[in-house]
Amino acid sequence: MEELAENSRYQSQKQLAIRSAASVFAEKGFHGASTKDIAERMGIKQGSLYYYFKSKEEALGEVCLFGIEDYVQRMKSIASSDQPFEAKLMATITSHLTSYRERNEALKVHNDERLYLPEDKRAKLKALGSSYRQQLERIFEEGARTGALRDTIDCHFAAQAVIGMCNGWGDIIVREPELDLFDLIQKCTDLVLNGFIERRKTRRDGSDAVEQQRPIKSNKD
Amino acid sequence: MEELAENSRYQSQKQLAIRSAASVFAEKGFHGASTKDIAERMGIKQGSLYYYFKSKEEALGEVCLFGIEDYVQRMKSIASSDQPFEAKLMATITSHLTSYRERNEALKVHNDERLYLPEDKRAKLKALGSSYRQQLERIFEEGARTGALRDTIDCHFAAQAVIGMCNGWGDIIVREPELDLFDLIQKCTDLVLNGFIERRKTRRDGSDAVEQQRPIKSNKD
DNA sequence: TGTTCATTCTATAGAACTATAGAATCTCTT
DNA sequence: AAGAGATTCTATAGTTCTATAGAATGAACA
Repeated sequence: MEELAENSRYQSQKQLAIRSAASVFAEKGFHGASTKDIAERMGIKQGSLYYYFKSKEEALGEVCLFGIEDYVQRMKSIASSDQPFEAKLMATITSHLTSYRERNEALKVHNDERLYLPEDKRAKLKALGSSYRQQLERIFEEGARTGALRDTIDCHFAAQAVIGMCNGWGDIIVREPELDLFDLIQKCTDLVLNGFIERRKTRRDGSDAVEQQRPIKSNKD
Repeated sequence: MEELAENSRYQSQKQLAIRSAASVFAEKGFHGASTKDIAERMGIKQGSLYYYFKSKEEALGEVCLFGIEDYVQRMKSIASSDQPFEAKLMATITSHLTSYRERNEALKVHNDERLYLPEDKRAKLKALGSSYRQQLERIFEEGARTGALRDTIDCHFAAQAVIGMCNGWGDIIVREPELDLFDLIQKCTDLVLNGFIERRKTRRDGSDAVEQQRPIKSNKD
């Protein structure tokens, strides 16, 4: 028997199965997708899919985990880095938005479909999501402590707002592959830091690297 | 025969059917919900539901329309009012967030499930959604023109960001009925206007009505 | 009270879908 | 080349669901 290599046939087919499931779930939703759809997308027959998943529900669980796990991992390394607040914020937004491109729709599936998992299968996802939010909250708390942010800020609100805004863009990113992520990241960061209001002086350090705004081109809704 | 009164039995039962469908679709998703679920929630048998809807898909269409139509209507009256920019922005956010409370989950269904409608049935929703976004864009354009906002602002980005953020909160509002909407509206408006960053002087007119921030209490995810 | 139309019910055809069992095929290793 | 184990296939039991047809009940009114 082959050693437990990461690239045994089983491992690579399993990975393909997860990505195929992510793609189909993202397109049709958990209940709208059939195991036949998933199997077809990965090039095998419906019954064979059960060699990789005990059930359709388990497939959803693995897709959600795949979608969120390294996204949380990246947050951990951002939060524990010693960058200043503004850099951490931009890194967070960058990480969040680029995940929608890289993770093959699995993060979107996590956001939209995870509630269809039974409570016990959702526990781990819940823990990961909470951990993400809490670390982002702590980044804001630190920002307020060091004077980068107003000290009246509600850090729970701030974290939820940033996550919500990024998820909103995530839907659009998945639907519009041509969208300029770099530009979007700049604008989101700028919004969270400065808002849209006119002001005399921009930043205490005088930098205005995040200040330009130009239209995003887009046709679809 | 009864005149076409708005409160004929048919009309009120139809309204109940739409609300029941909204509730079930919000909870289980379009494909996860069965016509039996919907009928049971409104207190009739599965087959009887077809007296009110030609198909399950048509039910989804009507729920989505119900969810979005007066929300767009309210935007129209906000946009055409002669309030200053900041008041319009807050009115928009207020209208958006309170819709999640009032419309009995139908707006959430519109957001999450409308893509499962066929192209032709989605056309009207698309037009309404675009109209909403465009009017919000024009509010931002006006704000930039009158000097309330930086004139470098990307109004398409701004509109999408506000809509996305409100939708993100919408998910939470639907799940957490005890959440303090008034507080949330203030904080969202403040974020969009001012961002989170520390600054010396807050607003040109010196007012700081939208400045306080206190924690939102919340237990669920 | 009997008639008419509106509303709801029962029953079911027909389709789709999940999950399992066991056979077939493929890929190593020896 | 044969054997062993891994992977995929075929076939299907059993369930659930949508939509329709026709019967039954309810409400308004002549």
